[in-house]
Amino acid sequence: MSGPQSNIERRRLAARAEGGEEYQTKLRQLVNVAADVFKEKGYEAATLAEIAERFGSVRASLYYYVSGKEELFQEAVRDILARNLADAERVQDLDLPVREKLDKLISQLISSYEEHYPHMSVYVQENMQHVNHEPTAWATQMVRETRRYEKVWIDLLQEGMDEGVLRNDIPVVLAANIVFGMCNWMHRWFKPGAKLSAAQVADAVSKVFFEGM
Amino acid sequence: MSGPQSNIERRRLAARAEGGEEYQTKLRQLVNVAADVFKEKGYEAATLAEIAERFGSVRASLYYYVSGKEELFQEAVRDILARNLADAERVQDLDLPVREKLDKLISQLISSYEEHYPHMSVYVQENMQHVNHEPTAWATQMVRETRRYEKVWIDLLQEGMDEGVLRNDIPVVLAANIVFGMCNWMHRWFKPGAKLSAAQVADAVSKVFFEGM
DNA sequence: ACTTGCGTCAACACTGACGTTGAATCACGC
DNA sequence: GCGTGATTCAACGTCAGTGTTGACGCAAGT
Repeated sequence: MSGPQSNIERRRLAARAEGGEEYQTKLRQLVNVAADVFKEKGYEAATLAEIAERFGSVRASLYYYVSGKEELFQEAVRDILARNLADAERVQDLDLPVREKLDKLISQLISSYEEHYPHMSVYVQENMQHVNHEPTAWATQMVRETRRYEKVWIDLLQEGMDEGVLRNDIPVVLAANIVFGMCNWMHRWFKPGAKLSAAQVADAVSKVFFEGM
Repeated sequence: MSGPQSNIERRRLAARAEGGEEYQTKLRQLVNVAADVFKEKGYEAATLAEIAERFGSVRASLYYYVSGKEELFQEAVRDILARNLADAERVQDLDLPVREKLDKLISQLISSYEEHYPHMSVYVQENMQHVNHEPTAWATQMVRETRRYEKVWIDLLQEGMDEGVLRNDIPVVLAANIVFGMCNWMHRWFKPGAKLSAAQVADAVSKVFFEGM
């Protein structure tokens, strides 16, 4: 029903619809800058002014690319979840021993900290904070997909315990939280290109987890 | 130099100096409520209005107890770090095998999620976010103590590796981040009184870590 | 009954951040 | 040179949240 309200909004939508080469590029750059700031300051504390400054521009110009702060955030984490979920479910359906499937899950999760830096960290850092209690369609989908993602892990862990591949004296949910912790704590310290590669981390986590479990 | 600026500030300082029984109690209750809200919404998104409401009062009344939001936060996490650090350094100086010292560190850290709930979660969740780049005395002390705390772990881990008690094919810093992850991820899921006790968690983490390392 | 001081409250002022506007600037085909 | 659309800008209006104010109810002591 309600078309574009503001002038800048109309022009943004036009530019976006047309899909100009350079426009797309700048948009992606902007989102990357925003992700940096979100990671450093956290979503709430991050200001559009600072994002604009690092982008080499001024706050008002951002609205030529995005509708506001929230959209900037959603763009930053948009694909992360969908991708990780798809990857995880693909692994689940493979015809492999449970142990190897879990191993793949671990290295996939850890790689995404390197491949999608810093977006992945932002997702992990902020996810539940301002998504959890907002009833927007986007928020509920985030929550639902996160649940599904976790379910893949839990199902595989349970399977491993049943088969005797993993120790079963630890509640499966607790085991899951322990692995998640090992992996997701990366958002606090991991920086791509700094001594440790994702592959090294994945290798170490894999060792500790499987020999420990 | 500068005495109390505002009226309410003078009265707050008076009340605090006098140290009335009931005053202290209400202050603690207030800080607890604030910690709850900080944990749920995050520091930035939390509002004094909501804190006051849950406290059963109104925003302005809070200033009779604290100088503002920041102090409320500092009160909430004030003792956590100092205590954990002291505990850790005490363990370090014990005359025990490395393995048992590390085991104690783990269970101490995990217990504090139960004992100081939700303050501990708030500390872990927020710590670096708005402390890291602020040059206040309190912030720098937080950072310094956190460093010292981590150093205790790393030194012990290194010692364990040197002695051959722990595997040494994983960089010590990485090993530390893996344990921290297992423990500190609790801030995302742990609730005291809900099925899993801290003791159970500590037991599981301890098993996984030591058998994995 | 009268003071005293604690805890509370409704209301105001200030600040920072957001979203928007209308015009200025720039690139570029004609 | 000139129009045309893309991109940027300084400036404005608005709003939520914070800190402050001055006064009010009220229980306790005298």
